[in-house]
Amino acid sequence: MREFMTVVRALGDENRVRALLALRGTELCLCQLVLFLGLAPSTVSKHMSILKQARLVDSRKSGRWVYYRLAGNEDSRSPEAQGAVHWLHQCLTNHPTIRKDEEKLRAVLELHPHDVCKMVHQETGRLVCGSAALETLAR
Amino acid sequence: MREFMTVVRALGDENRVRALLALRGTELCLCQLVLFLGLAPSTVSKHMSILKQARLVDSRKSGRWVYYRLAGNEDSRSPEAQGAVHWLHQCLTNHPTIRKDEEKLRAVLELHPHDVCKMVHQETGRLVCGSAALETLAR
DNA sequence: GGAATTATTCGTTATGTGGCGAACTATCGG
DNA sequence: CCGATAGTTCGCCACATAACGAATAATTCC
Repeated sequence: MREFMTVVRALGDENRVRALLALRGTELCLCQLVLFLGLAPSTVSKHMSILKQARLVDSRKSGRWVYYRLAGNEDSRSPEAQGAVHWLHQCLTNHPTIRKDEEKLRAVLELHPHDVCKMVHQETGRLVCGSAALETLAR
Repeated sequence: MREFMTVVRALGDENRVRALLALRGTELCLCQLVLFLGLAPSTVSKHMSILKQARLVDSRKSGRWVYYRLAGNEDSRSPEAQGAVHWLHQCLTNHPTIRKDEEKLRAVLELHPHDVCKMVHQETGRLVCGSAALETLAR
């Protein structure tokens, strides 16, 4: 029961749902998700940790990058999580917001994580997510 | 998308999930749900209005009583809601908490709504839910 | 080793949510 | 009509959550 509630609450945020659906097909590192969602890195990191705790995603560390992918493809599947993802798919694959996200995701994927992170940070170290760089990508 | 999020958030509370599962098979009036959940009437009313807004339940007014039932059996079905209820079923039908709820529900159903409401209120009008009456029922 | 880079953790703030009781509405019984 | 009864709405309080920036950890590159 607690596990189920954890999964439901993890799905209760729109940005987390968008991140989950973006992870169909590919794995993404945090900075790619930052660019994709247009949120601060700390915020996205928190979101992903919530999804991970709900066993909806897994993560893999490779050098400085942490890659996230949908869980349940192999070993770490929980019934709750699998049903959840299936439900997500059925409800939202054709939704306009998600369609637009697919385009945005394609643009993000054309870049190496290295370059993405450069886009995400300014020389001052301040974020520019959600600003011009992201809007350009969305087109 | 907004509709989907409404459904997910409606499922984000354990008491609402318990209420939804209690509505398999029967319809229940508010006072029965009050006794079942052990919460104040105003709280339960709010919960049911959230479930209703998510189109997970329907309500029917009969005299002084308002009966709630699972939505989607006939006309007011939304795909999101249907998938949600199906998912709930699969995850939780065998869960200990829900099993115990079934017993409690059986006890509640042996009473007419009229008598339930009498149990729910004291002569002063104050609630006794969650106290002796409810605990007795749970056994 | 030291600088740069990537991600996480921490502290703060604003907003949302669940709970209750009191007041209000609506319906039934006399 | 008037009292009683069933639900809902409102106002309040406690707590959870999402967002950010700053600080910290971990890793690579020079």
